[in-house]
Amino acid sequence: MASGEFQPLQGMSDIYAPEIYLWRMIEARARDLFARYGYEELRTPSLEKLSVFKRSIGDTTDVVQKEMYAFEDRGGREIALRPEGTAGTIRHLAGRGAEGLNARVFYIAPMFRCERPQAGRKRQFHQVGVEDTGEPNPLADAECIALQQHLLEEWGLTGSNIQISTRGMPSDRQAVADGLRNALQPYLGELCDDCQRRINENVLRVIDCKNEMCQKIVDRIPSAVDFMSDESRQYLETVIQSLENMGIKADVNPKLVRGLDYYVHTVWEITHDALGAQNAIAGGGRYEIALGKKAIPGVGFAMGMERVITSLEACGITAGQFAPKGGIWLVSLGEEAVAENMKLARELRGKGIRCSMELEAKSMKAQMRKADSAGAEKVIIRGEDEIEKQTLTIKDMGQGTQEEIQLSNLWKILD
RNA sequence: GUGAUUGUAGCUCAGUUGGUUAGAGCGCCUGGUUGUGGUCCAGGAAGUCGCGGGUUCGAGUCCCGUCUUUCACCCCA
Repeated sequence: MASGEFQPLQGMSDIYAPEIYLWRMIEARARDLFARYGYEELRTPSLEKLSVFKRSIGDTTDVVQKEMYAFEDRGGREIALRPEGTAGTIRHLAGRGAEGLNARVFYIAPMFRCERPQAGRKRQFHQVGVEDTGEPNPLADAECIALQQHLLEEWGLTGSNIQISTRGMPSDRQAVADGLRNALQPYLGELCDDCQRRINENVLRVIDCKNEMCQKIVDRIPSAVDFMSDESRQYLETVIQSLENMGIKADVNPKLVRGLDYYVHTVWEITHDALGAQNAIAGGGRYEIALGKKAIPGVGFAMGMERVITSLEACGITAGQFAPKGGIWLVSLGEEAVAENMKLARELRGKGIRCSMELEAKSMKAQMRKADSAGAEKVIIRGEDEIEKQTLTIKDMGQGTQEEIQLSNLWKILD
């Protein structure tokens, strides 16, 4: 392991071969699928004004209060590294006026949260996410979940689980909070210490408390959804119907809580057993974000790429499967052959062929070993004989056979 | 931020109650006679023992601090 000077910051890591091949597969397939769903790529800056996050994610959320890399720049401006992708995306779309109210964008980008690292949690992590704005129809929520499900399929990920619920409309919030508090009142003394505090600060957190006793109590009282308006419940029902219609399985879980302030109506989460305590590979939901006068409605999701990778590995999908293979290795015997092969390599590469060679005139054995470990399909050998006769010896590494051909015939043979 | 945990060659790890020049496997490099890979054989290179203090005649082994790893809490993807 790299140490001292060579070590990246805590919770951050260098991503390199062979693992990088898995990343590239994930990105390539995501881009391809998003194009099929009519999403355009958006790249926003990693740094934003602090207010962008405070206003959208919520001033009092843990993400903003405890986890952000927020600081003053040299001009005394309050800025922060983005902890998630939605805020910046909406900041961008809001600036595009009417156009931003009818957009489908996706991003693949690093995010930053200054937390203690653990399984599936880094300080710099990466998300692939989408936002579909301006569409108030609950069917958009269902389509968004469908897209996400489709993406997991494209990646070859199995064993994941969708859980869906609703956060209701802003006008429901008070009724839900009051309803839950009243329902919990008779059990007050039995709740854990944390929940004693949560019941006043953030009742919803009592719902997903991991304490066994708290869970027993929560199971006895009505769910948050039961306190919502008919309209909110109908909205969720429509989304669920649509998912069923498309053949997508989703478990309704009224205990699901999403902490960011901007969520309204549908919220969901995709979990995978391979992950440990941080078992969500993706989260999503409908939101309303007001940075200016007008609130922008939208629906979107974000998937944690590191967690996707962990899950993929648990499915037996490895980076090695996506390593570049094949191509040609040029073996040169003697200085002159090296020079000739450098010219040839340039031509081959110009024709789109992957090829490599040793620049030092090492022994043939050494060069063949290199060719083999690089997984070359063919080896072209040139020594004094070949150069004099204007020929090449071309060897098929799979078959082990080789033949001598005229240099001028090379292109015919390669086609 | 709280509580645990880890750190020895590129990688995975040994290293006995503190005692000479710190080891193995894999990988890497070079060979096994004229220009041929995967197997085999031989040889070789490679380590600030995370870092900084301290205890000791002597520290990879003990103590303190620090950084990092992993795990959980909190929260999230």
